[in-house]
Amino acid sequence: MLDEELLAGADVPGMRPVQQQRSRELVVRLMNEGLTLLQDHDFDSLSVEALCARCEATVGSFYGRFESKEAFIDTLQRLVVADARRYLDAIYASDAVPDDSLPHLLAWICKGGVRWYRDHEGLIRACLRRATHDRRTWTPLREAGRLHVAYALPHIVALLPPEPGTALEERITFAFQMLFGTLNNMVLIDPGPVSLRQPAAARTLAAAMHQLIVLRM
Amino acid sequence: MLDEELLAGADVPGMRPVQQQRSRELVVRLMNEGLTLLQDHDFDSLSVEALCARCEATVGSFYGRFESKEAFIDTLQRLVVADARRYLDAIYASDAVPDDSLPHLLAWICKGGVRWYRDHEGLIRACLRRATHDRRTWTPLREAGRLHVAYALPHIVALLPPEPGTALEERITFAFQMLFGTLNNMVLIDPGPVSLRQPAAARTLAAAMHQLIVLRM
DNA sequence: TTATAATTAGAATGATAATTCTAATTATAG
DNA sequence: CTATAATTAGAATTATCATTCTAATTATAA
Repeated sequence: MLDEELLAGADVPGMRPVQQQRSRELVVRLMNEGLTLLQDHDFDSLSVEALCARCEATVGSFYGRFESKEAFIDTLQRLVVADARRYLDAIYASDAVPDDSLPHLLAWICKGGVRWYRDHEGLIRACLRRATHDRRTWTPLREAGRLHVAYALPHIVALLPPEPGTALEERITFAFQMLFGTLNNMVLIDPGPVSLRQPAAARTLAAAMHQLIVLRM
Repeated sequence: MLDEELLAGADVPGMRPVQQQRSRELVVRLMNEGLTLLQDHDFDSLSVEALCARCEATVGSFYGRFESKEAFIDTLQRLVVADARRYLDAIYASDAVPDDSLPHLLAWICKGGVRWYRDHEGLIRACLRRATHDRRTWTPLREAGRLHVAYALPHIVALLPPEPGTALEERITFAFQMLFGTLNNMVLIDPGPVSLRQPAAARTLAAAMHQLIVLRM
């Protein structure tokens, strides 16, 4: 759920800055209703008219705020990433991060990851469908993934015997690439055998991460 | 590259069966030009008019054959899966499958997989964008993945010490889930560190598969 | 309080593309 | 060879939505 606090820090091109309280509320409403609609729609089929109707607003007010539907979507994506960043900042600053064993740490990471994916399934699917393969174009998914790895990696490294060179870091980064790849694929086509909504999902993924990171002797 | 042979075996709802040679040729042309266009477009932005222009055909002839654009896309997807099946049938029936060691076999599997993804990148991206999460809806990606696992699994099992129950099979199937997830994600958002076009891609994936399948003692 | 900027409303416009229609033209079975 | 079914052409039709416009209405700073 996005809130006005996030909006305050946001300066997104394509959105005219809000000045009045009623506008601030409208933007927050548009964002949250947008997220709801994305549970059944992708960005293309998300109609501005339908969105405004749900918010009891009109297309006029929509375009008074956003340069285009495109700009609205960009804003929404950026706010969700800001929300994720706020969450990661808070949780990694707390003492919630397990530091007693690698399996515990990985279980905790995967559990959090799976929960985030479950909570943002609609948006994630829409972003995946819209994403260009081109690495120069920004997408919230790359950014959120990058963030997540940046936070987690030092904690993982700290629980393992040091290795010369960057081999360990490379293995960890690639393990995350496989993790997010698998999660994204669950959201998009859910190929099985493991599904996002299965209780065992996080556990299975954590075990896989462990296999990928710790070298066999 | 799709050909008339594939078309012969196909009976797709939404496509009126071809009777004359010129029609057969047109359908093959539409399919292959469609595949070409998908390198830069997804299914939505693939316009029937543009497609027909490239094939030196007209929209009239297009709709004479296909009930709708939807039906055309379905047909295209089914033909590509038929093509993949034909390829897998042939290669697994030959003596090309390594049976001397698991690393060799996995390297061979991943190399083939990466090549298929490179050759079909446009179509795969388009399918991923279109796919519904709903498992009841058919998508070529689930089907092709399922096929691939069905062919590969017995060969992998044969190279490992037997285990009681289905644990080994489950590990293998899940390793494939991660493999295809990672590949799909490369096609969609290419998050790095490893990319589909890097020479090391297949090797890295094969190493990961090995880690996932063989249990640490 | 009042001038001014911000906001709202919702009908009107425009653009894009899928789809249909009808009259030729062409292939093929008997 | 010829009747009939298949195919082609491309203009015309629809449908869907994003976007714009203009006249109220409302908030806010001085």
